[in-house]
Amino acid sequence: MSRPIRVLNVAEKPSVAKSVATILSGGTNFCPSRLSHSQYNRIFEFHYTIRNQPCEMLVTSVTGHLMEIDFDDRYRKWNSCDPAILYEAPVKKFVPQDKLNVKKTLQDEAKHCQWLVLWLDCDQEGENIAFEVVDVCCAVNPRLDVWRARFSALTSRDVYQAVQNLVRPNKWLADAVDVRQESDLRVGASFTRFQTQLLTNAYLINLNNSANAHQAEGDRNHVLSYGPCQFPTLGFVVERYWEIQAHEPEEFWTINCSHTAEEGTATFSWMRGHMFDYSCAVMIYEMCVEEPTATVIKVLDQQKLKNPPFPLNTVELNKRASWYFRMSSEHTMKVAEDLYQSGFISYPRTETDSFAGNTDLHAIVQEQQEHPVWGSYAQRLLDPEAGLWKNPRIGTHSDNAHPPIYPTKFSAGESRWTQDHHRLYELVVRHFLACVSQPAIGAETKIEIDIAGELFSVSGRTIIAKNYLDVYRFESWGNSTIPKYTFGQQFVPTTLTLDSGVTRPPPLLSEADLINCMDKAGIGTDATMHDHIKKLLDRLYATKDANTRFAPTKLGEALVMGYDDMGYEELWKPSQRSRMESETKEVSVGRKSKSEVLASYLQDMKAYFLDARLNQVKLKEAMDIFFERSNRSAGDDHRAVGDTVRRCGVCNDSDMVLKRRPDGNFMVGCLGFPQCRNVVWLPGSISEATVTTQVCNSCSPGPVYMIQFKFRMLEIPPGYNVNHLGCIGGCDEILRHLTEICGTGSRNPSSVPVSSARGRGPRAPSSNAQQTSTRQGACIHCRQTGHSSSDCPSQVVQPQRAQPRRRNTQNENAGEASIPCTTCGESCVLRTANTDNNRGRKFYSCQGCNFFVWEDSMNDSAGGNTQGANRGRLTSNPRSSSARRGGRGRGSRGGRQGANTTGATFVSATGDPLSNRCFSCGDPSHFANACPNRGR
DNA sequence: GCAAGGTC
Repeated sequence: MSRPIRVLNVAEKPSVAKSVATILSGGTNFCPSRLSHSQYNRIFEFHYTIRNQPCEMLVTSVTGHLMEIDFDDRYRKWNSCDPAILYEAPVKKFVPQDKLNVKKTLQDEAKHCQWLVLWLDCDQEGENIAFEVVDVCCAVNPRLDVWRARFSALTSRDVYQAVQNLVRPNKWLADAVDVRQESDLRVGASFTRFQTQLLTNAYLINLNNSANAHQAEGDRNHVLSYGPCQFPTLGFVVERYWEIQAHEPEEFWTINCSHTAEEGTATFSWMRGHMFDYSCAVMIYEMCVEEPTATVIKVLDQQKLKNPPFPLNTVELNKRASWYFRMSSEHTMKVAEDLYQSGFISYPRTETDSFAGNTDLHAIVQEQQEHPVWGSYAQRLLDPEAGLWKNPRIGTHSDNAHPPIYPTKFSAGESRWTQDHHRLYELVVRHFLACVSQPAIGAETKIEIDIAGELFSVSGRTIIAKNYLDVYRFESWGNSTIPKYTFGQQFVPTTLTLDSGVTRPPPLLSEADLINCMDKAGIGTDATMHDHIKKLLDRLYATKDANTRFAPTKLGEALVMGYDDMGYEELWKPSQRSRMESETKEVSVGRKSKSEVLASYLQDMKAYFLDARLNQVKLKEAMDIFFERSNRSAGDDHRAVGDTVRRCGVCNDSDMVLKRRPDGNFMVGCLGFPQCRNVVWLPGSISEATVTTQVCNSCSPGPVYMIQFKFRMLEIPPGYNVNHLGCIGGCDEILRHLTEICGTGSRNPSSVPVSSARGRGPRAPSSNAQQTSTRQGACIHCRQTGHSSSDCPSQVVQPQRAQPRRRNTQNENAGEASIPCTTCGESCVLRTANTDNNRGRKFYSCQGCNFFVWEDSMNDSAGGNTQGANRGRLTSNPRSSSARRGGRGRGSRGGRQGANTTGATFVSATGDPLSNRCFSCGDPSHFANACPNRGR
């Protein structure tokens, strides 16, 4: 036996370190440990043998990522550079301040170890963290032998197997995360700075109408963030909202039939579903009414099972907490984290929805036997004679690191728990108990009948055994009894009605819907989805109503609309995120290198960025629809970003950039304005100026990029060239002379290039423009002489505030009147339908919810619900007295022979009896089924 | 003042 070696084991989180140490130290619940430099990460110590090598094991942990990525300091201030530069600016990975104690622990221990074993979670992120740990540890001990333990669950078997089969860490997996991190940072920071600087001060972003009442205008903390996850999430919300806006209600017709017998009532549905053609529906209906005898043509009895849910993972936990308790995902995760920290439930951030084969499921159930409410169910589960037990279903998701969420400790409720703690613990327990239960069993009967050739059906269900539904009170499976029918049986329906309804738009996305969309599109992870949703609310991009349904704010809609109008769905739909997913997958399996994927992705994203900036007018146009312009915008033009000329020598913090001022004159100013007021005023005779890539050889500190100038010939003395490649660093005599001769665009005529410009007092206010133009005798708008700026024919007119754009342009032709919505209180706007069936018909459509009502039905009923709007409901009661006596209600048949076999009464919902005439052509001499126009 | 991903 060789000498023991010291092994430093590092897990991703304290709980895993504890589990690994507990298992490897002998499986008892006690493993000696000591404190480290960081509060949460203890160090466990014990002896163990790895492949015949005696080891002194030290097991400790990090807390997630040890390092962060950010730009070099030079680029971190928002005004330090053109955001486009962020696609190439150097980035660095470093241990942030709040993790330095973890780093110190690792380094202190690593110095005295021979091996480093990495117990990070077995996914891409875990592998990336592993390399962060390696970097930190090898910096103080380069001789460390580095190993990776791979486990798929924290069970004894997996841990033993992992420690005896150590492998080397996989750089490809870690590289995949590097790609994601770097691209997210560059794209997020560049777009965020761009749209924030472009829009926040330019508009009065007043969102007082939103749930998050907030006056964003002038609020420097109001960042208009952009992120590769938050924008697609916002996109889902906006897209659904637009779908609702664009929905055009369409009236449809359906025939319903009911039959009441001694055992109850069966309500049959028309197997055609519904028809949009009124005439056709009436024709069929009339045929049914005339020969209403129903014949049973199918009786289908079958047993149906309703399966219990899959084991619970994070996405399901969030969806179900939202459905059952209307808890936000953010709050759900907070409460779940608290329950986890206090040991009541397992790790709540998991993708896994199946239990490892060796999980002791019975032991988990046993713990719950004492519970006053569901304890008896747990006892039944454990009783073999009850036959209630069934092994859980096997889901298709796994994060290879954590089990599904299950109760880890019994509790009948703790005194410090809030109502939501109780609810969530109950959900986790009941869900687990349901998972190990038999499915519910029901007997279903499906009946089909034939009336005059038309088919109708009804289903009834009797629950034979509730099984898991006994404990899983959140789900139901209704009993619906129907009378008994036999094949060939005939009966006359109790009612036979032709009912109308209108199509409804889909509802706004609920939180559960949104999580579903994100899950399907791969936006975010189980641990971050709730953060992205919360970010939409925090950034005032969306609001959430009491029913947990999300609507975009004006700001959220405008931003998405702006990018959409540019033709860039890629910037607000999930496609680019999906691309990133597949590209990082390629990196993780070694098919592509980190650098090639990053280069290609960032090249494309930079192209989007530059184009978006070029088309920024689209963003502004979208904002114009919803917001007033701020008069601060003009004064804010000094922030307009130009091309970098040199680093500012005064503040040493930001770039000096070439800019054209509103008066047409050029200057080179520091982006650190107003903190730094360094500026170089350029001659007023310049008509064009462009920064080149050529660097001045004489001026320092460099680089100082040279500028290609073009002067107005009539404004410079003879002998000077109109084209001049100049330098503002101080070496350019021509530029100095022209500045002295022609003056500058500044109020201070003494300002000349170079150091004399430094450290001047406050920069000229906006009245500069007027003064400059006065001096030159030209209008500040068009720079022509002969009129003053106030008389300028080309003066820019502030755009009028437009009405929010609605996508349902087909129905846009009304909107002149409105009534308050009885559902949500918003206003309902009067519109005119353009559909074939209802062209010209007016309806009120709510701007805030789905409420809809036909104007002409408003006096008929107090309703106006979107469902089954109450127009023209035709009823027929074949068993009515008039039916029995062969009459057709009021009035005579007008000579119609032989057709009136049923004598049904047709009454509209408005109470007007319909005349005895053809529904198709109006002729009283026949019914529609005998109409000569039939079939045309 | 910016992203998204870990985790406490």
